[in-house]
Amino acid sequence: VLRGASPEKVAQWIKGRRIDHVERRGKHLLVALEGDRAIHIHLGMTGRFVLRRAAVDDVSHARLTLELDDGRMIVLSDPRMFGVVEIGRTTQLRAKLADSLGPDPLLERVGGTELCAILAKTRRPVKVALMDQRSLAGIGNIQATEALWRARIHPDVPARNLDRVAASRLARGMMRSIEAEITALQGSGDADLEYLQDAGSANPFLVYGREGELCPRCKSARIVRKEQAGRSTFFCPTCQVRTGTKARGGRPC
DNA sequence: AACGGAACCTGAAAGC
DNA sequence: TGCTTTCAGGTTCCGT
Repeated sequence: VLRGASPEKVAQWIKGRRIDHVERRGKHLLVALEGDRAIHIHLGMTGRFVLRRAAVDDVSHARLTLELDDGRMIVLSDPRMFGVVEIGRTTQLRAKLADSLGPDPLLERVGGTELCAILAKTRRPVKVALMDQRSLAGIGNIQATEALWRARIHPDVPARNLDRVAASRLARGMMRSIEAEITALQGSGDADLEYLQDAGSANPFLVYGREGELCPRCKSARIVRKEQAGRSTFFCPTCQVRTGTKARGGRPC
C-alpha cells in the first residue's frame, strides 16, 4: 500500500537517484537516496524482497519494482498487502520512526535494567507488551514467543510484575532468539522464510508452531497453544512459570 | 490512558 | 474431488 502518494509521484521521487544507504529501525526500513529523499518500507506480514537479474514476470504479487542502472531489479512482493511504502524527506522519515518506536535491541543496548523499566509501565501480559513497537522495536509474535520460552517466563504474567532477574533473563532470551533467527536466515538458505512462506519445510523455531510437541527443554510437558490479544502464543506450561516476580518479593528495576 | 477486539487483505492448509 | 472454514509473521482504528 502506498501511503500518501500516487505511483507516479513515487516514481518521480526516486527516478535517477542514487541509493546512499539503507537504515533500519525495528521492522521499518529506510532506503536513503541522494538529496534528502528516502523510501520508507514496512513489509507487513507477507512482504519480501526478490532480486532479479532481468525479467520480473515470474514474481507473484509484485507491488513495487526498483530498476537499478546495472539491470538488476529489486521487486517488493506482498500478497496480503499489509506492507507500506512511503516517500519523504530522509530526515523527516527518520525522525518519525525514532519518535514512534521504542529502542531496537540490535541498535542500542536493552539489558535487564532497561527492559525492566520498559515493562514496569504496563500491566498488560508480558508477551503483549514485548510486541508493542512503541516500547520495544522489532519484536513480533515469533520473537516474543521464543524469547519468553528461553527466559522461562509465562506469557500471561503482567509485564510490571517482572523483577530485575526475570527481566535480565528475558533480555538475554530476546537477544539469543534474534541471533538464532539471523543465523538461520544467513546459514541454511533462509530457513524460517521457507518455513513461513513455502510449503512443506521444517519448522526452525523452538516452540512457535509446535503445539502438542514435547518441550525441547524439560522433555516432559507438551507445548500449549493459546490465543492472547488475538495472536497465537506457544509455551511450555511446566517450564514457563509466574515465579520470580515482584509480587513474590523479587527485586524491582 | 489503557485495553480488547475488529478491521484491513489474500492465500494456503485443514476440514467436511 | 471440490467447496467451506480456519488460520497466518503486523498495524491501526474504534469503542469501552
